[in-house]
Amino acid sequence: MAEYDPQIVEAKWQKVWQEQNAFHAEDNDSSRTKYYLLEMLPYPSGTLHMGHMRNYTIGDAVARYKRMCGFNVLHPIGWDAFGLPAENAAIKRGTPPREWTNANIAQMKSVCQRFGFSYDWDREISTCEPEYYRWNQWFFLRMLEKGLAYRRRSRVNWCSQCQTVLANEQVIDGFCWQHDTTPVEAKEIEQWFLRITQYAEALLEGIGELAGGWPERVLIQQRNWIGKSQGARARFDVAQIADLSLEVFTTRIDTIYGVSAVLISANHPGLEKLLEGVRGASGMQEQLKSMRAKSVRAADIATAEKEGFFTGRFAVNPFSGESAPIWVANFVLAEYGTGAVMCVPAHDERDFEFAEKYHLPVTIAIQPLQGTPLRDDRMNEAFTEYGRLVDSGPYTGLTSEQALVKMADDAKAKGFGEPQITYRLKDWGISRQRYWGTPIPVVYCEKDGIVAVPDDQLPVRLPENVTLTGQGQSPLASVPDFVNTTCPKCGGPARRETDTMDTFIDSSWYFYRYTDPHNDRAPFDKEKAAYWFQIDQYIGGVEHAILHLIYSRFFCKVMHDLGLVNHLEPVKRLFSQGMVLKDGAKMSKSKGNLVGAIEMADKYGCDTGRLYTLFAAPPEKDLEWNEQGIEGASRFLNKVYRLVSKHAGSVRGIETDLTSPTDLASATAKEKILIRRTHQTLKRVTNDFDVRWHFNTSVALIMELVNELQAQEPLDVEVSPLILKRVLMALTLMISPMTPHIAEELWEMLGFSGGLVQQQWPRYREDLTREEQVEIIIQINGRVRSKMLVEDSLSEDELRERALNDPRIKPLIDGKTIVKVIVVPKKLVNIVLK
RNA sequence: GCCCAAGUGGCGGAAUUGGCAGACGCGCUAGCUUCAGGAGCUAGUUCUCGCAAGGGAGUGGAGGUUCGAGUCCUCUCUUGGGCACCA
Repeated sequence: MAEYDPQIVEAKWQKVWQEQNAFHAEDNDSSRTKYYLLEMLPYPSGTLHMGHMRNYTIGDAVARYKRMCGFNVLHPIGWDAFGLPAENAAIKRGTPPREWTNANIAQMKSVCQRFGFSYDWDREISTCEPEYYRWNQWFFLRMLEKGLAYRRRSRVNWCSQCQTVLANEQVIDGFCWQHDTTPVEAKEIEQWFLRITQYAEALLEGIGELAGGWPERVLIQQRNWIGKSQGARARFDVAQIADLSLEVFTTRIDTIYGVSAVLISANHPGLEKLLEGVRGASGMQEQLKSMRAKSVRAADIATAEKEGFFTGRFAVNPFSGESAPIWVANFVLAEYGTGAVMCVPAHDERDFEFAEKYHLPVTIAIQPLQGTPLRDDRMNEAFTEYGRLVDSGPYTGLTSEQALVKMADDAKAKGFGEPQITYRLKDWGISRQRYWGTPIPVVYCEKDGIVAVPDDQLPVRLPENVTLTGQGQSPLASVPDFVNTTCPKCGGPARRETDTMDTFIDSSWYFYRYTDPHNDRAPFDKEKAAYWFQIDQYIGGVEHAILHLIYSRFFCKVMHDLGLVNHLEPVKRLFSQGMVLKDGAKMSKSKGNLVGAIEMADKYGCDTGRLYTLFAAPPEKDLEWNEQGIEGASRFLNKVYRLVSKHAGSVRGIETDLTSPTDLASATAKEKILIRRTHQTLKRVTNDFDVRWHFNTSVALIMELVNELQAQEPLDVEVSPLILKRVLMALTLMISPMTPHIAEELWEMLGFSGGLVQQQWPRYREDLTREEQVEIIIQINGRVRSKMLVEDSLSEDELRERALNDPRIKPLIDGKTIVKVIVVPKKLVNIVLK
């Protein structure tokens, strides 16, 4: 008997699949229901690590299962090929980004093929190819036309040593990654933005449509990210400056009688005017400079020690008429709300902390509805809940809920404010001062200003052979051939935009390109996209819960408004797969904790690797990687191989298929066990694939079936070859989505030719899953005291009677008072004693 | 700091709708078998008291709801992810 050699088996079947082009998806196949299954496109870092492996194994198992269920499955892959790492590699090693990237793609593609992932390689895309990125440019131009793309000044991380812009990742504890003694500064430059905020409400509404198909946690995170808040704007006039006022946004206008100060951002546009003529203003400029120069990362700002200074100016509280000092505070964001907030220490935690540090008064404006009233000399934390207003002029006595409405309305009536909805979502800054990305297709003409590159001149090609230093301005600015051009409008001299686009643009619409990957007249054909969309199932890491998935949804809505698609959400169902951790942290190149898939393939074979990945944990759960359990997967496949090859000789000649009827009545006892176990396993594995997506339990169930088969050896006694063949067929088909190579081999051993990719998923029969008897547990006061085997059909009364007369139960309840007896049919009887 | 998750044996995990906690696998222990391979087979393996039968405890921690809680509620601790220029 031949031993199972995964390397030989896997190479053999991969060749067959390749020759058959087995996984090509046909457009507009009207005979079958389409199923678009997609895993998030990888960044070609060069190593296909266990995080990818897990993602693709899950996807592939589902793709193969769906094909077996009769769907026309689109299962594509491509490469998110632009981005920072290629540029870093170029700086470090001098390898041109394209060369580095393409070598990585080739490497990772070969690993994907080696693992037998059933992709339609005819549809492979790479975002760094002009054929792809010209459509990024095309989309940008459409957005420019619609006023969705615009330019404004905005802050970036700046290293004064490198004289260059740093990505957040390149900022380590506030210092440049290359110069760990140079603190990163913030610098304001002109940048391109996409007006995603215009779609804030639509993005929020769409969440309703996604409920049910997307994980709840992702939707919650997106809703919070968009951060709609119903609040009010109120204008505080600045004392002594007639034409200057500060607008604050607050969600707690009910607390306004507790204002101790007005806090404004160091980047507030009115600051300059505010400080004019103030004594000591020059000293303040120093402080402002240092506050403005801090890192622009939100997490850094939020965790920084609260700092501020008094501007010397006062503002008038429009409700109370009292004056409040105006402070600059580092935790007030210029980008959110109005860039100014009212400081109410008694009812806001951050304000309380700020007031403690700078000894601002704490004035109570809200008292709790119940419990001990607050005293302003006894507060050691803010009271942030709703309550009843006190010392609030005409509003005293109202509840917070009442006051929120009335005060906002009054502000509007009196002309110093109004109710307002604000979103936390900010416009999407897409300019990158980098080389390896999509050139932004505009030119700057002295005469005509900003001029869009016309469609027929796309793509604006990224020049090759550019020397990257990691220093100074955008690398493209030092390529004269690129920069110097003519204005499409007037024909005069013009300069090209030298910034490139955020790579999130590439990944915001790539899944449409798969439906029509070679189209050179449009990003995709509308008909083709209409056939395949929406994506039936998207699978990817939970770390993409917000950014990628919000940008994609935004793009879809813009495309809808451009008339390119007729749906509003690109992804019907999302599966958020858990991360693969190593040493307690996400496996990623930047953390240097990668474990490659190829090593595992060499050592154990790909099917073993696939099986173990699925078996190790349910797919939504984070998985700390170690290879401790992989032997188990390897042993199991060997066991199955031995089992099938042992019996192949006696069953391979038998003609049968799984749809022919099975007669339980004439079966032997052994056959009954095997038939029932097989159908029970089929039922639960089908449920795992269709509903639960818990492949770890599928594997466990199939292992149990194999154990049962072994326990029933010898299988050529009291088991007809026909029954045995059917059991082995079902077993082979069940493992095939997870371990496709060995399954093909076993299928062939069972006497079939033509491969099993086209085979149908086996159906279970409910009547064949049922056992004749069920086990009922008997509890006393919730503790198991006995068990009994009874007929399935027993009534509640009969169950109660039998339980009370159970020989182990009787002595325990003798002489005690039975309070009640709870009977759960087919499960348990619980006797409650006093 | 803010938002979102997750915590069950020595380890990965199971318990699908509130109903036997620890399926399946790894590891370990003992035995068998084989001629030495990272093989196969059998039995055992949460902790604890006990020779045993059997009892008690137990799902990060503290409370609560319930006949019954890993599962529901409140608080809390720890770990992981995201925080807009890593992708």
